[in-house]
Amino acid sequence: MQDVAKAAGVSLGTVSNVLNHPAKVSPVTAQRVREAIARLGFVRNDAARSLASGSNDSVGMVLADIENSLFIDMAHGAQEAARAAGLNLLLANTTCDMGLQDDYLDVFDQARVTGMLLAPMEDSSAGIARMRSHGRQIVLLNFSPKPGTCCSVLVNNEHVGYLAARHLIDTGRTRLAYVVAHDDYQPVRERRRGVRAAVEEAGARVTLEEIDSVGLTTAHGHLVGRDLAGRKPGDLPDGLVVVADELANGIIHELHTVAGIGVPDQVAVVGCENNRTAGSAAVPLTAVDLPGRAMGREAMRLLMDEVASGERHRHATVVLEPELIIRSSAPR
Amino acid sequence: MQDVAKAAGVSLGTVSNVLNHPAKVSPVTAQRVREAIARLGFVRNDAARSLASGSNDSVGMVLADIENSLFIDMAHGAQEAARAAGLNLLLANTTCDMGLQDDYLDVFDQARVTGMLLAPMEDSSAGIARMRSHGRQIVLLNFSPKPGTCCSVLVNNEHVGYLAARHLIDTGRTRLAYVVAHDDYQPVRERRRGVRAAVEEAGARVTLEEIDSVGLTTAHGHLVGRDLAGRKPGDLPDGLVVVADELANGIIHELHTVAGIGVPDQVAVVGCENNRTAGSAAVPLTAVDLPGRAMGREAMRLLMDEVASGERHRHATVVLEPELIIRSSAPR
DNA sequence: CTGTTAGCGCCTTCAC
DNA sequence: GTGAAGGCGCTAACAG
Repeated sequence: MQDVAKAAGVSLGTVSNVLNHPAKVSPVTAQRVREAIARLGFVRNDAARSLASGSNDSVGMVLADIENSLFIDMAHGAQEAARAAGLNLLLANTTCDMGLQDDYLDVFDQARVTGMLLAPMEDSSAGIARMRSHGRQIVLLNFSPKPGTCCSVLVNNEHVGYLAARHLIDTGRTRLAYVVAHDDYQPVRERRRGVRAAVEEAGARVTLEEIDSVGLTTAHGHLVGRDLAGRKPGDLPDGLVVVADELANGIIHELHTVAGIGVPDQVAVVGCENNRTAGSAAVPLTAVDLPGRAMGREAMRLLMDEVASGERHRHATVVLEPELIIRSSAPR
Repeated sequence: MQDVAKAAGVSLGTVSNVLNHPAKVSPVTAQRVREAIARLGFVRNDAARSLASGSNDSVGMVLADIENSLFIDMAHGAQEAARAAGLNLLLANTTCDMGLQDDYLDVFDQARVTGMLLAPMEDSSAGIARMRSHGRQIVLLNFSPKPGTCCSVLVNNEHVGYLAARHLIDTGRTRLAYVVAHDDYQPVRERRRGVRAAVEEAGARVTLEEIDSVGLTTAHGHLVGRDLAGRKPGDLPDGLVVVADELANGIIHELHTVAGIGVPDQVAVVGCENNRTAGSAAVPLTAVDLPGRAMGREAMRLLMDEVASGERHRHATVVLEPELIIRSSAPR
């Protein structure tokens, strides 16, 4: 920076000013400085900058599974909001590894980022507490925090289950099943409540069973589908609420394509995520859409609010509503 | 850090040593210091650290399209390799926006990262030159650099086209079409060469036409499919090499599901990416797989090699081979 | 509006 | 092993 100052024939402070407070510098001087910067290929050292200023214009986002389009949508939304606020969004992917997640939280903590966004798969109270004890702001996405520990943005997962089941009931299905696994995963339990609520609301004419799919992948879906296909016709559910889209696609494949059990004719299927793949499956999947993008935006907004209000900030939880997307696997 | 030193009853330098050169400190002292760190919740300021030491243990990866599973795979591969080397991989997504891409290059440049990985969609020579002129190491992924400007990891895209066309020819197809758009996109042109090579190799019995799909989305595929479905039977190609998987899925949907033109019976279709969605489509897509993970790993290796060898480094290009994955849309 | 100066928090010689 | 001192590159007062 000294070199730039010399080259432009000004003092070091002036160079700093054209970089950080352009209004304080006369246009011609500023221009001269900018030219010198360009000519010398000067790049301001951000480490020194944030050390001296104590501020930092990036926010870190830690994502449990970049493979999942919900998380990608959240990243998009957060990025939009960050850019609008003049901040850079840095991403880190943990592939559902809590050790890696902790490492990345620490990386961003050490980097003294302006704030952090965390979209985990499991309970991350420990990491959140650690960040907060260091005074670092963090907002949680898609996971309920311990009450009062941080801001969060959630989707109304109970309503996800409700919408899915309700759609099946409204279209005449009476023998429902909730296909599910990973009860340790928060949304899974919440969606169950919604499914049950819809079934109870419908009265005795509608029954509900629960099918354990063990896992959430397409392969697990194949297993469930095969199992279902082996049942006596009378024992077959006529409507499936499937907790994850991939799982649903697997089931449909086995049922419809392999075993010839018509979807949606004999069995209607509703997914609970509306992943990117939902629409292009063998039988396009009716699914409840999770508003990832809006979640990312809201999280960023909450974070900036927290950063701005300092001491007198109160944690908030924003709950966004899901929306049913009707496709062929469970038509209108 | 001063506080930690006081709490542990040692000097500041000792604390620094337990953090950076544990071997230089007696085990008991080190332990005492570590306890103090934990007790006080001390977090080392990375800005100060990299300012003082001049080093930095993160590498930045700039991705053009996090939506595309190839890029996600590259990120995975790079992350594995980075972790193995004790480095943190920071991700940035540009959504194919060159302005954003330049911004992120600058962000990482200013952060003085150890190195950068760039997977762009368009020619990025300017940005690369800028980074290199600042002495920052950068390796390019999935895009040929101007010769001698940086290291790069590519896939043999000509062979991608060749494998696709060759598979169709080997399974008896004789009227091929290459469905394509975005000729400005490097891989698109290279794949064409491979397709042509395979067709020429087969002699006069195999013909090739080219179909312009205008864009690469599912919607564009629908248009192409409709067009094709409207042709007289004799004019219909019996084998399609489609430059992008989404596009292929769109075509198949329109052909097979809507117009009742059997895939693969009447028309076989091969995709050129093997995206995450390829296997779960209406008709599971035969596609040429791009080895994203290995590309990410290789890129990281190249980067570290460059960082290690300093002055006497020579740029290298690693070309990875694609592999045909056979599914129903063009069976064996 | 410009130039000067005192740190930001840590790392790294260097004597002890 | 340990502790004291100088400096990394920049920002934010402050005095001209």
